Amino acid sequence: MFIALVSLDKNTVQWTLQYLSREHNFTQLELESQVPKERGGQRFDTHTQMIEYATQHWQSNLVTTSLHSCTCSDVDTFLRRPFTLLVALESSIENIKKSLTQQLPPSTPALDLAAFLRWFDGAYRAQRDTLSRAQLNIYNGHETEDAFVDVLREANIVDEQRIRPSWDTYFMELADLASQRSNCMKRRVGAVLTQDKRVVSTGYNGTPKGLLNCADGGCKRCNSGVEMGFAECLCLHAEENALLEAGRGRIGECAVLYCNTCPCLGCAVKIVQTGISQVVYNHGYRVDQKTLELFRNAGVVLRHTPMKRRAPSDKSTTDEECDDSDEIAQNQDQDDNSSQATLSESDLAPAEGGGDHSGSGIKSSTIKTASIPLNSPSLNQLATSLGLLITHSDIDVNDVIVKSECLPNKHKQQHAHPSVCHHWLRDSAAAGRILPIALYVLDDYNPNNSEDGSDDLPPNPQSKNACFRIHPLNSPNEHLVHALRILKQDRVARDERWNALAYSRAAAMVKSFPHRIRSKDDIRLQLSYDSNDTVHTKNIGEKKIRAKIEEYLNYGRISEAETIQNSPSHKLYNALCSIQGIGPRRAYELSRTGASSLGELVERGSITQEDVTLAQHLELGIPRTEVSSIAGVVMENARTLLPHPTHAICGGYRRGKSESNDIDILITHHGYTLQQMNEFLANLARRLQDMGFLTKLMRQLSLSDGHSDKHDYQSTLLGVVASSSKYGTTDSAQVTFRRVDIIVCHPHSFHLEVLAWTGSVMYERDLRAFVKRRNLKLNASSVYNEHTNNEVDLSGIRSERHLLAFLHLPWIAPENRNCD
DNA sequence: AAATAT
DNA sequence: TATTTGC
DNA sequence: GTTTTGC
DNA sequence: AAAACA
Repeated sequence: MFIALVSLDKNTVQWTLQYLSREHNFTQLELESQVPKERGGQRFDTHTQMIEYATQHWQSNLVTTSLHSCTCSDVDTFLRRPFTLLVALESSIENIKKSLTQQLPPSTPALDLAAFLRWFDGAYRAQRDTLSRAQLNIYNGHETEDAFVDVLREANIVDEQRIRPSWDTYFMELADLASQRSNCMKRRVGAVLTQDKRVVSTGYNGTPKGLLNCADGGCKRCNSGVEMGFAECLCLHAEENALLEAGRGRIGECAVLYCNTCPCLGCAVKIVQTGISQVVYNHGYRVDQKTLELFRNAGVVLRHTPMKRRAPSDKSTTDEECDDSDEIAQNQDQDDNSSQATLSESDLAPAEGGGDHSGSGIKSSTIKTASIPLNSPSLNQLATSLGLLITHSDIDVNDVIVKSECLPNKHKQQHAHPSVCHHWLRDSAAAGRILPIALYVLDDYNPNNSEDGSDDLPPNPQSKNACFRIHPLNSPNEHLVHALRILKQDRVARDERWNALAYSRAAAMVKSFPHRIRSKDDIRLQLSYDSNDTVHTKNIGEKKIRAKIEEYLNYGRISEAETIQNSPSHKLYNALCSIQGIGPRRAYELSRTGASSLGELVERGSITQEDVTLAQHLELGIPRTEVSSIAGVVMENARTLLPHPTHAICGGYRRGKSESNDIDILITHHGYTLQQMNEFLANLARRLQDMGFLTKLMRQLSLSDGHSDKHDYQSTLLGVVASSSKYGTTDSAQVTFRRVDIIVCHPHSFHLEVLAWTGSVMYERDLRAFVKRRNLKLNASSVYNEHTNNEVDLSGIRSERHLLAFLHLPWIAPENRNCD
């Protein structure tokens, strides 16, 4: 690339030149007449010669300062070339004056203000034209070179995007341009519909053809100051216009709709219906979450692309909020490349909530995320290679942890709290990359009133760990997930534990995909918003599971899974596994004894009919209403033994399943010891058994015989209850046996227990794997430091959400923890 | 981790 | 000592 | 090529 | 079976 620097401040120019040559290996090209000979670099007699030279060597990094004094046509010649960038270095008046003073020979008398102003006026007038055409403005308000170099790094001058925009940026700018034609009084919105990287149609919002334009009073709703509903609005949305303009016939398989504002729900349903496969937006809108959910269910990919290039008019605003009125959720709108050195919260938080003080959700906490290049070898290595170490005054390093898949093991102990350079974070956040690594900084977290589901952290869709991803109940890739699970079961049966784990992980990864996977590229899309990035999905290896998935994409099935599923021994195996007391090992052996059915095994005496019948009962799903009514019976009895207990129904019920496999009830009580809770559980068990509700205890509850003061009680009760829609009648035909787990715990560990008993397995597993990186061991009832063996005091934890924040984990709503 | 089966 | 069980 | 993969 | 590590 060929950069021309224009500025009134010679010092700033000099610092920039040194920075470019030092950190980006730039060569300086200058006119013979203008620059003192002792400086390095190439010399030319005319601009034309210089540009010719640059054209031949356009792939190297070249810079010149000799454009400031040239004519308009010279600047035009320069800008016409596709590898050039005009950078205006603005500077404080103070700096400019200092530069000028330093240039004057020592003998000259001190520069008075009037003389300086005269000089400034002339110099500014001469450069105004050129300055105004700059594609990038960088402002130097600093006195020292070091401080300004920080600004330069943040500005990321060498960003190729500025010279040649990516497809996303290209179409998004077209959408922005379309929005300029908007005639709606409420908001400018533009959309561009593309197919195979070609524009199919464009649209902007406003009243329909033939009606008075909204801006001329055509729409009462938009023009009146009073709040009126959408129903009275006559304006067509930009997305609708783009779709109408294209017509259904021209919307094919891979159509992508670029919207400068995230579509509203009304548009979203139309987008789904027209078969558009991807929607890319720039600005957030108030219904982002709902739109996302809708698209997720419909298999439409929704991506966010913060604009890397800005329209010239926006360029100079730095720290000002792009206040787009109250309606826009302040999303990642701040992507201004030429801003101050201060790291504002919005810079670090590409998703909603984060650091803004919008009043909803968490007030006193800031959770910041930032990204690191996908291919970064390791955090410290990269930081070191850039010579950037690494703290930022706004961030207390001890509060920063980097959830790094990339940190090698040996670094774990040395750098339990690695910190990162803020330039790097800023650049990545500004580039809107999707993140292999997220950084969360937690100030005082106040979880009060945060149980309302207003999520603060963006999940990380491509994290290796399930506890950072979203796993909704229903995946658009349910068939693929199912096939992978069959393979997993098979590996479990063969006692290939780790292979089974690998399939579980792959299935969870697929399950977390927000869109239907149709091709190999769809798997990549999940990884990176920049389609040039060919990074593969975590947990899906190159060799085996990827091949299986590709087979599925090509033929709609995985032959091995099909074979397994159809084999009679597998069916028997599955049936055996569902019997209480028979696990994978024994089930595998029994299924290979030549028996063809459970009945046959009963006849042989290998299993009892009783067990089989019970298994059949327990296999039936339990509707939510029945789960809560059974929990109601349990709690009703609990209250007679324990005044005002605290309880939670966990398991699949809490994860939102419409039918649960069992009922998990967690009970605690403030001020009670664990021992007291355990005694209570024993009493509760007895009571429930006596009344005939609890018909079978699957784990024996040992009761204290008085003389032993050891822990003779257990905290968990696994049992079977007889449930019927009209409980209490003697009509046994209506009774279905249900599995119920009752767990009691110490009040301090209640939220940890809730977390543990809510699952899913994969979520728990990765949760523990993650906290282990910080030498924390986590189980259902306690957290302790592996090295010091000190238990972490959880008595101050006020909610599950608070606990997750405390563990530096993002809040994933229980409904999105369905990883298995 | 803890109970249960071998 | 091996297996099963829970999330 | 070896080790780790949840408690 | 996959990823991290040696």
